[in-house]
Amino acid sequence: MKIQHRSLGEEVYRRLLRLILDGKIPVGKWMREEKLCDELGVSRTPLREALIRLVQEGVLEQQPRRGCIVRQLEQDEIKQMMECRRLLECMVLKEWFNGIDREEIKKLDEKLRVAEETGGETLRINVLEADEKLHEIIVSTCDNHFLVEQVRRLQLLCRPYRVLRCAESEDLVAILAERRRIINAILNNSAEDAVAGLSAHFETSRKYYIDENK
Amino acid sequence: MKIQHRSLGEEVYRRLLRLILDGKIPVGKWMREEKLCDELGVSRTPLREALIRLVQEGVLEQQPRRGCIVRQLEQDEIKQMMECRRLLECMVLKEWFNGIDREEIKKLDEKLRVAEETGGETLRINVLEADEKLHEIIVSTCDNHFLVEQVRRLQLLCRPYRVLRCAESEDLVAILAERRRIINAILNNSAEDAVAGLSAHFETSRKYYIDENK
DNA sequence: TTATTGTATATTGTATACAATATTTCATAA
DNA sequence: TTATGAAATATTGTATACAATATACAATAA
Repeated sequence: MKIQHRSLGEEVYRRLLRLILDGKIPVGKWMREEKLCDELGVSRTPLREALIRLVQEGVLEQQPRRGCIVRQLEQDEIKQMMECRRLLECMVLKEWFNGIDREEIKKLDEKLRVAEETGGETLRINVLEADEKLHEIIVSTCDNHFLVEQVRRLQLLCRPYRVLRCAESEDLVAILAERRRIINAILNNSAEDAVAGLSAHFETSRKYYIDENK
Repeated sequence: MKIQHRSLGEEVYRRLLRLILDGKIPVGKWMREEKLCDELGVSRTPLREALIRLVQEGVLEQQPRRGCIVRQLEQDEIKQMMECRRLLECMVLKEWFNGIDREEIKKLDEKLRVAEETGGETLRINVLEADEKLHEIIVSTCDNHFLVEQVRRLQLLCRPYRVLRCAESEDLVAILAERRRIINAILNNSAEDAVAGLSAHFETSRKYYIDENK
């Protein structure tokens, strides 16, 4: 077994995290050690190291003597998680409002404008991407390492539950309007309006986070 | 080796965490695996499980092929951590202000009053305890699991750096006045003043968190 | 002396064997 | 048929052996 600069445990941790966040390993699935060892080509020691890390992150849930499963958040927990994100991200936006990268916001604005004209499936994909991008711009403004880490961690934990179910184009239009409100408020240097917009965005985006059980 | 309900790994994790938070294992110390195994009477596997958990928590720092050391935060990092706590705890106090347990606050107030009359070393100890208690009352008001978890985690990370260096009694008097401002504001239902008081408290308490290197 | 390099030792990283427990299977009885 | 329970199997938890690397130390040369 070749030894690398990054340990196998770390490597496996990253790979498993990616697989879970992308939904390749679905929520509620048992993480059978031997099976994963075969698939990843490592022994149980580094695999278990990765599992422990993921448990500590809150991505997996450990049941004594039964193993780890991909954490299945209850509807109520998802709600709390989104509420926590709303509070934290709004706070970041408010406190670091002056430092926000206006150029990036302008780029995002332009991209959305183009997507809007194109419409169709492209639009839907762009709306999803723009959403991630907007949250990323906001959090990256914050220079407090600890706060950034906490916000990012919550963003990760949300990922497996995120589904954009806007079959109707009215939804897309409404979502776009919401984004534009935030973007415009930022470009107009209106912190209060931007925060209010972001807060409202979290309120409405709740319905796009579903419980797999339902 | 007797098997318990809680796994050895978990048990070792808790014991090490306690030792570190209480300063029994000082900041900057190398966590030599074999030595710790001997002291705790376990093999390397559960010990390493505990170390990995502590690394993921940010309590330890891992250096590839060299092992884990108790994380030694820079002065700047401590500052950031305290700033993060200030933002989060002030937010909690503001958002959950109505839910705060006034009875507990009154008890705390009474205890401080008694300690103040006693003075001396008792006073110093009580001031320290009261500080912990106040922060605990505030965070326990919050019913958002994720937010509580994050605030508590930061409080833990702070612990090893906390030193109350008030040789002069004027310091104690000033600190007491600060506490009383918060307590009174809460009892008078003045959210704004309570938040302002808590914020100020974080500002002044900065100097009681020292960098071991200095 | 001081710097450098090779060797011995210490220490972490990984694989594997064994122990303890959970789950499944299947035979038997009501 | 269905329920029960014991044996077989699967799976996690722990200990240990070995591999890979880092550190310490001694020998040698400048």
